[in-house]
Amino acid sequence: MAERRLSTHDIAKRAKVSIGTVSNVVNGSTKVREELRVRVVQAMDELGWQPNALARGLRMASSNLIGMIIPDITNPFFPSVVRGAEDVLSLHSHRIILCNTDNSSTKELGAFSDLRSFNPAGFLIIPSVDSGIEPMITQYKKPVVFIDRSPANWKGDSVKANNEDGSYQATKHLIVRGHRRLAIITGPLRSSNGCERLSGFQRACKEAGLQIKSEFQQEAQFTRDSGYLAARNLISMLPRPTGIFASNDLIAAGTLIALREAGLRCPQDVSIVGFDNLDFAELTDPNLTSVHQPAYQMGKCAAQLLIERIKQFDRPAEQLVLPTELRTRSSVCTIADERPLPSRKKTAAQPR
Amino acid sequence: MAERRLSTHDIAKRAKVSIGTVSNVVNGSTKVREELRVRVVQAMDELGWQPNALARGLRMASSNLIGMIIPDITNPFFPSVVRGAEDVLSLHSHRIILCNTDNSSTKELGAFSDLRSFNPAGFLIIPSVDSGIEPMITQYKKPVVFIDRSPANWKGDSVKANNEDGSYQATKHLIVRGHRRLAIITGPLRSSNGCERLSGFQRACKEAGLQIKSEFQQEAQFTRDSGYLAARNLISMLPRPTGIFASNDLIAAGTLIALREAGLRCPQDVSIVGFDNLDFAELTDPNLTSVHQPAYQMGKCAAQLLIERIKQFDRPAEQLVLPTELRTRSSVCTIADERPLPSRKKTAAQPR
DNA sequence: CTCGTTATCTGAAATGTTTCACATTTACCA
DNA sequence: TGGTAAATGTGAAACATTTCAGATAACGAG
Repeated sequence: MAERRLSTHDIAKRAKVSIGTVSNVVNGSTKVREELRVRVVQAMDELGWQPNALARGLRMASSNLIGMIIPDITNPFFPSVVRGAEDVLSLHSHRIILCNTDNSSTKELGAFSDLRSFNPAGFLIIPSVDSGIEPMITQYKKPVVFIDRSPANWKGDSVKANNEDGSYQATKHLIVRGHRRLAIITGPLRSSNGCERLSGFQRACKEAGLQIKSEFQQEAQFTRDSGYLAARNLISMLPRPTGIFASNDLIAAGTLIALREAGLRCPQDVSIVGFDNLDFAELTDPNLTSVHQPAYQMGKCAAQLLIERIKQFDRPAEQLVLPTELRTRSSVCTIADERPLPSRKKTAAQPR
Repeated sequence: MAERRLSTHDIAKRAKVSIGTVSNVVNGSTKVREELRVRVVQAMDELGWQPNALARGLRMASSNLIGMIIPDITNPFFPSVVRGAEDVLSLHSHRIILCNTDNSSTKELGAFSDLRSFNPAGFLIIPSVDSGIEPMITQYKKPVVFIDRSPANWKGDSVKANNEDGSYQATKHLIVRGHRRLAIITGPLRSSNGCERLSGFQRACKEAGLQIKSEFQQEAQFTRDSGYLAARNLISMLPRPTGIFASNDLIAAGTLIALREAGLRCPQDVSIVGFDNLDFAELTDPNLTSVHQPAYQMGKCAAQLLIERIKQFDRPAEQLVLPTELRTRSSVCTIADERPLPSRKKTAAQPR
């Protein structure tokens, strides 16, 4: 079973050159005479040789592997991000080792430490909800790019969507359509994107002079089940909210199901806006109005940033914020304005 | 930046033992006196050492990486499979390198050849639709498990769902609900699961004595867009089919959209059954009746098989077929039986 | 023909492991 | 106390690369 792998030596022997020359041909680092180059290439073809990535990675103290740590590939937002990253990385012949953390800080740390033993060229990380990974990272002297969320005081590269603005647009949409009793199901408020989405919601409410009852702000995980539970709470309150901003589409999906179970109609009884604009948004009953987030693009940008930093470690950090955009569909209806907006100059800043 | 990594040597020096002993402590292979063991472990802790996976993989001619090659992580069926695999593999401290092929046979071959250079412990492959990878594999003397589909004459390990039976159930369901003008949107017929699903459909039709017009069998890719186009063809024919079996849920989703655009109602005008039972099936409008396929379980089983074969290469091959199960929802309605089934004994085998 | 310069090649050393033949220690018994 | 078997410890070699200091070849110029 263990028929010895071919090595540079074998090629060198067959091409009657030194191993150093073979290496030079492979890496194109130093000039080699055309005649020799041809001999070497020929030998490689004849023997069907390919370099051993492990030996190379060992010697160079850096492999062409990229550690990618994400919460859960099963959450439909993440596959596009991963795919975007891979599409860019593979152009530079990097490969991805994928690890799921289930938002467990422990698993995250474990994965990071594990992957380090492969001398990866860098890391792409979508941190868990309350990740404690930042200290490890700053001490680690290799490229790391955060995606979607980032640790509190992260100074390095990151790629995010404009969560605040997206939520603001979403909320504004509800308000414009006449909704006044608004509720929000937030994501975990210890995660940066959970907070940002809440804050966009709050800004829109404040701007419209709406006071949001504290019971109308429910915290949930970014999952369908968790969204379902939060929605059940929300719709059992009377008077019910007429519009709910769900901090992601899974939460929105859970909300849809909760409504259906309660015999309430969407959008007539309760309107919903989601966040992410997952593929299923245009299939749901009713079609889900949602804030589009450029997931694939986020993966691509992050990978690009990583590549740049691998090439040049001491370049200035970039913190990209990609635009989000509301996609209106039929989960929001216009309602008779039961209580007009308190009159005030439209965009006046709120005095404290 | 390149502060030399710690090596076994450093531990050995600090613990005042030989490197061989350090290795023995790490791998627990040979007995080591408790006293020394403690000293070594302590040194490891103090220095914060962890073994270098590349060096180990190089020396052992086998790393603890697993190459996983799939068509596209963005297709919602695959993430669960990957996740199932990872959950099992990580118990055995194996890590996954993930590659997408986009169903391109070229990319698939490239990925395989590339990943080989990492001396992976084995491969988990969901082959592309018409994969030419089989010859490479049989020549490759390391564990490979195929998932979901497999090459024509594959004799090694594989894990699949019972496609034939699932489709049979799905079709039967339509027939029992009174549908007679049935159509099928098949997957690519060069892929094993595309064929098997067609064949289950055909068996059910034959058993019911239904003749299917050839135009009512449309071939598509396993994607929403492709399903959409096929569905458009189908519903433009008159008389229209009253029931469509879509060979996967993405195709079904495309069909739903085509119907909506054409102003046709589902299920009243056209009923639909899908395959995969993706998460969104219970969110669509109407909720999609679909054949459940245990994706996560498939990933788990495949990984388990792989682990077994890594442990013992010359064990008998296993070809697992996991059960599928129809999940009935509201995309199929009962229709007035416009043309009763030709009378015959209900489950009589078809004479040739 | 010799020297200097440039262009090209060479191969030992280094990367961090595991293995294994051999050395050393320990334990036991007469 | 000495001897032997069993238990444990050692470190050079091997794994497949890259690197780099030094060797060699090529080519003019004097």
